[in-house]
Order: sequence, then C-alpha cells, then structure tokens
Amino acid sequence: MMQETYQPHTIEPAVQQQWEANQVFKAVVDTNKEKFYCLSMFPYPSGRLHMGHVRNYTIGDVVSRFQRMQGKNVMQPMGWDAFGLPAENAAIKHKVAPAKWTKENIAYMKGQLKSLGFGYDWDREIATCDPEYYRWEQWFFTTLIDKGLAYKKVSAVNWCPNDQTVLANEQVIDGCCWRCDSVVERKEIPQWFIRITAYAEELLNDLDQLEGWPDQVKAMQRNWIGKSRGVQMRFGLKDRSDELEIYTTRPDTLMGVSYVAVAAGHALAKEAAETNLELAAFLDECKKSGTAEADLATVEKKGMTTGFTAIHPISGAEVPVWVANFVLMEYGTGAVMAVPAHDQRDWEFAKKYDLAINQVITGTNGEDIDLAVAAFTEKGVLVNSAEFDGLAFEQAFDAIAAKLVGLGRGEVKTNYRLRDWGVSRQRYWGSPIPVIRNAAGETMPAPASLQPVILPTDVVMDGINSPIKNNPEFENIELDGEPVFRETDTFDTFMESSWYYARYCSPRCDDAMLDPKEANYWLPVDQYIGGIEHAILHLLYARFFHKLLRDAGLVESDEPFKSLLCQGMVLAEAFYYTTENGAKEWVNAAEVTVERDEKGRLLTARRTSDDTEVKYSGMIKMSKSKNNGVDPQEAIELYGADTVRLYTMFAAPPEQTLEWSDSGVQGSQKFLQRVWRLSYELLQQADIGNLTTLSKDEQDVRRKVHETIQKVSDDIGRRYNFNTGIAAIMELMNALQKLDLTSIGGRGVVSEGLNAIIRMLSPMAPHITQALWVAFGNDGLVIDASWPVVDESALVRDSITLVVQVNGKLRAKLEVPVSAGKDELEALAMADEAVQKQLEGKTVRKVIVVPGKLVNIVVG
RNA sequence: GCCAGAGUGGCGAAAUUGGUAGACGCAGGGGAUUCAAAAUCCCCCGCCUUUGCGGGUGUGCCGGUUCGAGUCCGGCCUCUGGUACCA
Repeated sequence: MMQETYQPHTIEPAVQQQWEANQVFKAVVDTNKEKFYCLSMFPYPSGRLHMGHVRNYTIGDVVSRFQRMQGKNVMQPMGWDAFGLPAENAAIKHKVAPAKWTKENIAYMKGQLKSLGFGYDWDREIATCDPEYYRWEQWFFTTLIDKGLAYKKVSAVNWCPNDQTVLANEQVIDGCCWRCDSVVERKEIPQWFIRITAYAEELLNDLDQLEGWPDQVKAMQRNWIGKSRGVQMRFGLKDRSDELEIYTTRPDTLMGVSYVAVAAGHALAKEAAETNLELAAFLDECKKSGTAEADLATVEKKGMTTGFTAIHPISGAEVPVWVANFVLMEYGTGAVMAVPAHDQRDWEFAKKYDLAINQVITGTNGEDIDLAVAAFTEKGVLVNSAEFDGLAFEQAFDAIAAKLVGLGRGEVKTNYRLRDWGVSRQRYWGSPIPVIRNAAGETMPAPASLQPVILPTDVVMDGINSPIKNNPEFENIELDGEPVFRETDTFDTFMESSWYYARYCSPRCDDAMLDPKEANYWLPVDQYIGGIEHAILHLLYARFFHKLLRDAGLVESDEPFKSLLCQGMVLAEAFYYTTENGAKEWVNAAEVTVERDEKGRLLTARRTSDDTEVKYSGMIKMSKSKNNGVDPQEAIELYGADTVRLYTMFAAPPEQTLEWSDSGVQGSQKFLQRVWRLSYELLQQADIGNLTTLSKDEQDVRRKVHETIQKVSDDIGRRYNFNTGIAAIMELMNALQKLDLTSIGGRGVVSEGLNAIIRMLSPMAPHITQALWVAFGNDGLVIDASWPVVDESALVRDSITLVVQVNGKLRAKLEVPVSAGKDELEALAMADEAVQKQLEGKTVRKVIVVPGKLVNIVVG
C-alpha cells in the first residue's frame, strides 16, 4: 500500500537493496544488443566525495539510465585513481602509510556512491594502486622501451636546495619551497620520456573525427599540439667552426634580424659563461625559477650578451648572440632569431637593451607603421630585403626558404609545440618504473622475471624523500646471480588514468593487459564525462595511450572516447569577516543569518552565534579554505539522494558552473513531493480513468503530455540540457494538477501524464520513481521499462500564436489558424487595432512574414 | 604572458537555425486555509513612467551588419579553467 507522504529515507535503501539483490547493473557482453559504454572520470580517493563528484556522477548515471531505457546494453563502471601526491601529504600529516589511508578512503567513498544510487557494475571496480592493475602498465612500458618509444634524457625539475629534493609545481609557492621557503631552482636530472611527439600528427588529425567532442576542447588540444610550418636554418658563428640552429615560422622577416637569442641552458650560453663571471651569474639567476610555463612567460624579460657573433645565413651580416630568459630550451632548438621590428617581444627586448630595429615588412593597406611605438607584427610586403623586396608573405616564405636550401643553410620544417611526455616522478606513491641498472651503470627494462615491480606499502614517510629512495632493500636485487639496482622513480599518475577506461572492459583478466573480446566489444567509450580541467593533459595522454594500445594490437579503434561532456564546477555562497590583523576569517553559510529588503536583496549578514557582521563574497568555488563546502553527505541525509540528484541536474546546464543553494534544493524536494501527492490522489480514486472522451481542456493538457515527452527526449537524449528537460516536466506537473480528478477524462490524462513523468524522471530520481512505478501496479523495475513514446496524433493543434511587430517592436499577439497562408497572415496582422494605431500617419515600406511565427511591418 | 570559455531580473537560469527577452525554479510581497503555526493552494513580481490603458528602456562596455541581434562581426573590461610534477 502506498504511503500518503513521500519518505525518501525509507524508499532509497529499499530500492538500492533491490538493485543489488538482482544484480541490475551487471554488464555482460551481448552481441545482439547495441552496447553503450558510459564512463565518468574516476575520483581521486581524497576521503569524502565532494559536490563536484556528485554532479559528475549524476550526469553519467542519468545518461546511462536513459540509454538503457532506449534498449541499449549499458556498461557503467567505477574505480579509483588511487596514486598521487595528496596521499603522501596525508601520510605525513596523519602519520599513516599512504596505502592504508587510500584504502580507508576508498571504502568510505564507495559507501557514499552507493547511497546516491548510481548504477555501477561494481564487479568491474579498479584501484590503480593495486599491483594487478599497475603491473600491466609496467609490462607495456617495457615494450615501449623495446620499440624505442620510451627513452631516457636529461630534463629540468623544481629543486629545493635546502631539502635536497624535487618539488611538484604545486609545491612551489611564489618561487619558493612550500616546506622551507628556500628559493627553488631548476635542476637537470635524467628522466624517462614517452615519445608522444611521434604521434603528434595523428593526434592532431584525428581530432576531426571526434564529432562528439566540444569544439573548445578540440581547439585547446590543437593549439597545445601547436603544429607550425617554418624554416630551420643555421647561422654561422664568427671565428668558430660550429653553427647555431634556429627555427622560425616567419622566414619572411629574416632580412630584419638584428640579434639572435639562446636559452640559458643552451650549450653556447654555458660555454660563454665559463670565461665570463657576469654571464655565469646571470645564468644562475635564470635557474632561480621553477619550471612552470606561466611563471617563465611572465617573468621580466632579461638578457645578456654572450660575446659571440652570429653570421646571417643570407646577407652575411654580423649580429650579436644574446642569452635571454624567455627563450625556452624545450621548444624548437633553444635558440631564436630576433626581428624587433616585427615581433613585439623582440621589440621590447631591443628597446630595453638598445638593439637595432630594422623594418623589413610594410603593410598592404597603407597602415600607419610607427616602430617607435610598437612592432608591426602583421604579415605584409617585404622592403629593405634586397632581392626579396615586394614579395608578400607566402612568396617571401618560399623564396627565402629556397635561397637557404640552395645555400645549404636551411630547410622547410614542420614543428610541434608538443613535447615528449616525461613520466618519471621522484615520489613514492606511484607505480615503480620497471627499469634496472647493472653494476656497469647500463639501464635496461626489467625482465619478465623481475616484473611486476611491487611498491612496498608498509612504509614510514619522513616528509621529504620517498621511502624507496636510498633504501637498499628495495633498490639492491639480483639478476642471474649478478647484483642489479632498481629504478627508484615512479610513474606520473597520468599513466594510470591513460588506460583505465580500457581495463574496465576486463578488469580481472590476469594473463593479459586487456581481453580483446571484451575490449573490442565495449570500446570505444560512447560517453565520457568529467571536468573541463582535464581538457588537455589527461585527455591527450589517454588518446595517445589508446593509439599505443592499438599499435600493440590490443584494441581495434583509433580513439578512446567517442563523445565527451565537460561539466562545470560547483560553487557556493561564502561569507567572511576581517580580523584585527587584517586576515579574512571565513564563516560557513550555515552559521550566518541574513537580512533582506522587500525585493530579496541582501542587506546585512551576521554570524548567528555572536552577531558579528560578515561580508558576502558572492558565489565562489567550494573549498576548505573558504569554508563554503557543502558536504554531499549532509545534503543526502537531509533531503535524500533523489532530491540532491534532481537539484544538481536542474540548477544549471552541465557545462556551466553550478551554484549550490539550500533553498533551491528544498524546491527540488517540494517538486518530488508534488509528484508523489498527485499520484497518491489519483490512486485514491475509484479508477484511473480513460481517454475516450476528453473536454477541450483535457485535450490541451494531453497535447502538453506528448509535447513534453518530445521535448524531454530531445533535451536528455540529444542536447544534454537536463535542466530544461526537468523544467518541462515541472510545467507538465503544473498543468496536470489543474485537471479535475472527478472527471473520467481528467483521470485518464493525469494517469497518462504521470506514467510518462515517472519514466522520464527515473534517470534523475531513480528511487522515488521506482516506488511510484510499483504503486501504479507495474511489474519489475522502472529502469527496465522503455522510454515513453510520443503519440503524434495528440500533438495536432488548429491554431498558433502569431507575433506582430512594427519596426521590430512587439505590438500584438494573435491566435491564427495553423492553415493561414502568408497573405492571410499579413492581412490579419494589418487588421489588428493595436497595429493600426502604430501605422497611423506612416507609410508601410516592407512587410516580412515568417509563416507560423511572426509578421514584421516596416514603416517610415 | 599564451590557449580556451563565461558575463541576461534580488538569485539559479530559459530563449535549440538571427524572429515574443526572462520559460522553469528560488527568494520576496499580497491573499485563502488554520485557534495558531507548519504544510498546501491562489495572485503579483526587470527597471523608469502612467490612476488605468499604455509608453519608454533593458542581455558586461563601445561600435558595426540586419526589416529584426542575448544570438553574427570588430574592439575593450571583468571573471573562470589550463599552462606539461595537483588530479
């Protein structure tokens, strides 16, 4: 028997139990059914779910349930991105081993996910810190070494000279170590790299086949790969036999070069510094910054001359060689040609150090060019360039390139901004890199007998260095009776997240990385959902890894994720007051009482406990430091999972930021209560009516039922605008509630409408809809019901609203027959009284008629 | 710095292909019901002006295209994400 009131806390656990008992979400290969692999980015097990997770996973669950109701064979897995820096920090802070901390967090968060009713196939659960998972990526990495796709080279890290340890970018605060505040330096150390640049062209081109990806993400990846066509050339060096390799995308400006600049790490700079103390000091200064690009790109542009002189490859002119802190060793050749007249950065540098500014390009449209004010950076026509004068960019590019080729001093070259993927980390909590070194110092992949390399988990963190470093027990082993040494660096955690989506297809496969039957049935992922913050790195590495897996014969597809949805952040209100010493003290919204004016505008806010006046800082990202986090657990306990899920889907479209509001959540609960109550009222009647004879009003509402099915199907299935889909269901509820339940037709329309609402709402609110599904006498589970279908005959209408504008301004709205033609619409519009009033004393110049929509009368 | 987004009532938002700006919800105001309250139901709700009908104005700012611009184009401002060792 149905309860009179909606009781989420009774319904939800019962429904969840039913799902679990019947293994409702277990996914099994079925080649007779169309598959749908729906994946949400797996969480880092930080301790508790945050609202961002709830939002991410609700979207994924709604998509999964919707697709299942369309008859697809849905697989929705979940797991844990379990390696990473926070576990090390927590280990130090709470004196607990990272493995133990991580495991406990996983257990707690798994319970939270279950209480939200997400339809995961838990049999496929993965934790990346499990050797059964990371052993395969170790094995795969050794195959990459064998293929020459992984290699070792020297590269820069952030180095704390005091702690004698490597720091992550996150651990560098304003150029200083977060622990001891020493100035951080760049230090070059040998590290492992994977040759992603070998796949740059394919990673770029295949973006075009990703129709289900947002354009913004594809644009960011395109720019990140940064393909450019340019010229690589060699400048001679005066009184030396070696040469300086330089790459430029603007060879048309070559005749305007007034100096060349090399990076501080460039061999030429280092050599010059050997005999020049001042320059050596400058190079040291250049080292005193972290490795983050944002920092390097915003430092004050500084330079110093090396004393070397370069020889222009065409004119033979002598130009000075400078060291500049803005030239990156990682990009191109670590040396650039400078044309101050046509590059703003070169221009500023030339102004600062009083270097020549030689104009060699002029505008094609007679623009004013004042090189005293700024560089002229547009492409134009060449001047002061000897034989190249008068040429436009394309011709000049080709002519100068041809000249350099003829002189044997250069060639056309395609360059990529993308750099090879550095996977070495000098940290503990990650997969060991399966590499050994013998007594002779030779490095080689760990042979099968030494794999997997298992990370010891019973460790104590000293707070600075990895416990597997300087640890003979881990490091010193034997191979064929000879002593060998293990690599003590671990993998970048992006390694684990680059292939987890594939492992979910056969998570327990213990004789191969992937079971091809499973992988090729489920892959590629049909819908991937996660934060926009992963737009470049994670998604590019995963695309790359997929191509590596393909080339190893492990998967058949070219791309891992067919469609991608990037959801926005979750924000909440924040309040603070300023303490006597000027610090901001953040007060949680739950402890604040606000006063509003009659329009609802905020007047004052006070801390409830002691009446301290607090300031409102608006909606900002939920964070511990701003004390504005809303714990999903509390919200679930207060309102139930269905309400929390419905609210997160209703408050904003998925890509936008979502602003948490307690009263908004209550609104969502009120709506669910209304659905419950109307169902209850209907079921209290003698029967649930029928549709044989309907009054005009009942017919209109019935049309709305089917218009709503049409709209919601499109909003959820195609547009992923869940918020407007829910709004449409709310509108339908408003209409249904106005019908008279004492009329047979009224009951008939309400029961048809509620039946559709229960099914359409079930992806968002799966528990309450299951309970109502049963209350209406249906067998089985609403998740196994089919999605409602539009009855086209119910959609027919005989009149529409015609909008009439005069000079683009709305003047009338007319109900007109659907059948009315263009002329008839114009006549009807003209005949309207309000329109006539606007036309008085004016001449009609033009009439625009958009059939079915509007008439615009242009008068003068 | 560079790359990619966003900006609409008191608030979250809607307007899907250039065609009624503000659907739906929250907050607020008024009323009904109630001994009272909660809950529920009904009405109002961008701004200015008007007794009313109505009129004007309005989508971050400045300009443009168009019969018509929140939507397209050019130039700014502010905020957010990423920037290769946070995940």
